[in-house]
Amino acid sequence: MDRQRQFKSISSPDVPPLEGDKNLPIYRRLCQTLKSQIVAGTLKPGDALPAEAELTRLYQIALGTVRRAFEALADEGLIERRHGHGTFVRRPKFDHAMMRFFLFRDASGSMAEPESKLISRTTLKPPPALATKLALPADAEVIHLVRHRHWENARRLLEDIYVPATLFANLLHHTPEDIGPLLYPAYEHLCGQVVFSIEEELAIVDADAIDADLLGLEKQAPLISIERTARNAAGVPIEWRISRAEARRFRYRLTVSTAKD
Amino acid sequence: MDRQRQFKSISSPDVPPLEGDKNLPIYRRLCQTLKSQIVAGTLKPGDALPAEAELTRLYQIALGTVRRAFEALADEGLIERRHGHGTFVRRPKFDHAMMRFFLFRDASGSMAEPESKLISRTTLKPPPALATKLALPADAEVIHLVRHRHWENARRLLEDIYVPATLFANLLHHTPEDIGPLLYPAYEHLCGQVVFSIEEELAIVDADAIDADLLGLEKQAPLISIERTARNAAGVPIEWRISRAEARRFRYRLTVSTAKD
DNA sequence: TTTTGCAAGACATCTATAGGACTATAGCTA
DNA sequence: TAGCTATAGTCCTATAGATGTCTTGCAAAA
Repeated sequence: MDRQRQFKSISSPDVPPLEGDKNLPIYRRLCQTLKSQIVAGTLKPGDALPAEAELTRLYQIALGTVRRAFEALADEGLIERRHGHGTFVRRPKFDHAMMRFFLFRDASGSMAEPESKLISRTTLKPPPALATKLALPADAEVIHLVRHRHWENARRLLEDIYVPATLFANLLHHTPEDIGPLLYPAYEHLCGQVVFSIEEELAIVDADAIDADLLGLEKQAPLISIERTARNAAGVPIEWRISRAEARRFRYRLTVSTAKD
Repeated sequence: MDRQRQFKSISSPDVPPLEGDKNLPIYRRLCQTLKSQIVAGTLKPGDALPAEAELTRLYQIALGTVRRAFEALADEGLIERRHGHGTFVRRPKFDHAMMRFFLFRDASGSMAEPESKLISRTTLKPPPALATKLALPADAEVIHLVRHRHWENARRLLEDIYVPATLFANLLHHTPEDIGPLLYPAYEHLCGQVVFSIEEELAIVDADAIDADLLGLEKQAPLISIERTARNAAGVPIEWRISRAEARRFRYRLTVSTAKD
């Protein structure tokens, strides 16, 4: 009876078999299996995962093993556990990621949402350096977005954003109003792409004539340049951007623990 | 027999009782107990913790409970587990923490160790802002170190470092040679203080006349200013410093995952 | 209609046990 | 001496089950 149920469950189309090498720990294989479903979009942000007890039945493994897998995924930030309620795919929120870098001197004290202006959307064949950064073949196309952000009644931040055209074609088929002021939610809603982690490189550079003019600075004023690669949960790059702003407004706070060395 | 051993073990002077509220989870209380010993220095970096099985005997708890506590401490970075070998107090290494921020354009490609010059050591009563940053009472004293770092044959980094005088008195009683080029190892060896995490705030500022001169820049050249608070494993601040260097040499790479939001 | 109480479902903690796998070492063998 | 083997110590994986705690929703009571 038990065996029959086991066989039926595992072979059911909704229950993918455990991924990975047979002699890998079971909890790792389960981990990998669930992660794949999240990356593939079978499990979307907000979706509930099967209950712990359910998974013990589906895969005929012990509760502790399921819990180890869940704990690992929760540590990674892919899922969220709610006591007494369930386990859910987490929606990463980077809403104000870029804003971490700057001081907002708002008279009222509270930070006003910076205004977002989409200047242009074009498709192009990426130069080799860019194709490398997005891990794309040389003949792939990318979409190039130019965006300006304003706050305190002035243009403060210039952004050039590049995404693979195949994944993000929908960005060209919607109005800027549909896209809205925040890109990452738009990536998810319009293109089904979820940004999970970002890597940034900061440097101080001299403003060129164009940027200086746009930002209302003298030429060669110091700018903070922020290059960002954004990746999905599988670690595949899905966006590369370079942002520039007045260096003297730059301020960044970070914590370094030895945990991650 | 078993009970007798239990009683003997727990009441033995080497085995501190579990800390924390009785109705807290046992694994948390064990976690806290071990952490206290690490912070207090009863367990020093490199020391082996009691084996898992040993702790199950000492506290009469299950193996899984001990392992949960160990896993939590390992996640925090306080301990290090070595399969088949044991579990050890971790020595945090920040050796080149400051160097993360800069590009080293060394002709040979490899990074040369920057030279470290201790310019002065003085004791002073901290101004209120500094006392606050170090969480010290107003009447406490601090030691002020001035240090310059050189690389590529030039003075590149200016540092003002402040530590509580009571904890760090030994810094005044040793020669700069004893202290050596790296401060954090000296903190540990000479003063028994272990830096576990740091918090930094970066900003671009104009060089004042003195700094510009020391760094060989024109006045008001952009500098990167890095303010750092260093804390021990208990989260108590044990050092505050402010470092300045030429902004155009600044370059910093960081990764942001959504895990910690 | 509103509030209270209860039960079901789900995650959290803890115990107990049984092997498996890795590391270091002591002692043996060639 | 060099290399192998056995062994003890330690951490790692997995199982099974008992009990606690939290959330939700529904039904009964006010």
